[in-house]
Amino acid sequence: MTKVQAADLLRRNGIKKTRQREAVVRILAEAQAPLSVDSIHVRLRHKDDSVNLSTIYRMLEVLLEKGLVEQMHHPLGSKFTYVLSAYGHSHHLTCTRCGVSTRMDSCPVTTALGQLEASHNFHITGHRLEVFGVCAACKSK
Amino acid sequence: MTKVQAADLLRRNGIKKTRQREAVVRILAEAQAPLSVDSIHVRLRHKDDSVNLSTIYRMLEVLLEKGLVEQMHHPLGSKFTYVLSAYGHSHHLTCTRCGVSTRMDSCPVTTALGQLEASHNFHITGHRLEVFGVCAACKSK
DNA sequence: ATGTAGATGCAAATGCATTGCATTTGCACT
DNA sequence: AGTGCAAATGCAATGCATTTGCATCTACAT
Ligand SMILES: [Mn+2]
Ligand SMILES: [Mn+2]
Ligand SMILES: [Zn+2]
Ligand SMILES: [Zn+2]
Repeated sequence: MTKVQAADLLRRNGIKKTRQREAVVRILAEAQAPLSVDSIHVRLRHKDDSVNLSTIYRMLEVLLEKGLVEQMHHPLGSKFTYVLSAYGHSHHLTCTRCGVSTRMDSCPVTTALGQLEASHNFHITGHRLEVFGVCAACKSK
Repeated sequence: MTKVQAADLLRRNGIKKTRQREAVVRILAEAQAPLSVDSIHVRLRHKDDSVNLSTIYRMLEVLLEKGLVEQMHHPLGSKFTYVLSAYGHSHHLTCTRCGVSTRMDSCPVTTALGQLEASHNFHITGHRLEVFGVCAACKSK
């Protein structure tokens, strides 16, 4: 995602444009998996485009309210992680050996949940699914 | 679960039996939903069978290693919660209004994941699913 | 009954996330 | 372009959940 595209995303959603916010959005856009606040922080430093940790937290709070990111727990550790929801609702396969997450292309529960809804007299508004296992790379060791 | 049943569970799994451990196991057994460490602590105090917080944390670590409890994140807040896995693999519907969780009787993803496994060259060993929505009680308000 | 490995309680430490406050900055309006 | 002000930022302090070090106690094998 270019600087311009990032700036557009912000403006379209009525979020004031700053160097820090552009930078964070671009990191999220480049990522292929959910990122922790800390790893966003590290990636920014590495790019010499450093942003204070609090600022990142506050920025993600804003993106969350606007529905622009999805927040989830890291399946192993105990941090929150974030993905641009522009990428759409998604789930991940997480390797319990190496910790790497890869995105699944589809959601394996949507249909099943439809049925569930009726039987439980519960209005379903969302769900989270995480799948664990051993990735191809770790299997071959 | 009686004191004796709790003691049995511990002995069968080679876990040294103490007043504290019996008490924690019994609380988990009585619970109909995942409990946070803190809520276990509170319930124990209320029963005049108080156990130190660290002890509860350490005990759950042991139960986790032995596979006797499942650990998950509280779907809303940011604490871990625990359920006896004697109750079997399970998922919960969580109300985003009142926070109450109710157990689903079956797992809506097992079959779907079987197919997934082949297509991703990923050996699946487990999964977590949380479903959100509005419960019957909150709907009628 | 005794010895010992392991369990407990308490306090301090850690890790992640949030908040208060002084300063800076974006941006709407001249 | 210049000005004003609300909102954003950095930094330090704080909050809350969880973990750890250590002295003491206890279960249980012998
Ligand atoms: Mn889904
Ligand atoms: Mn399941
Ligand atoms: Zn792996
Ligand atoms: Zn409810």
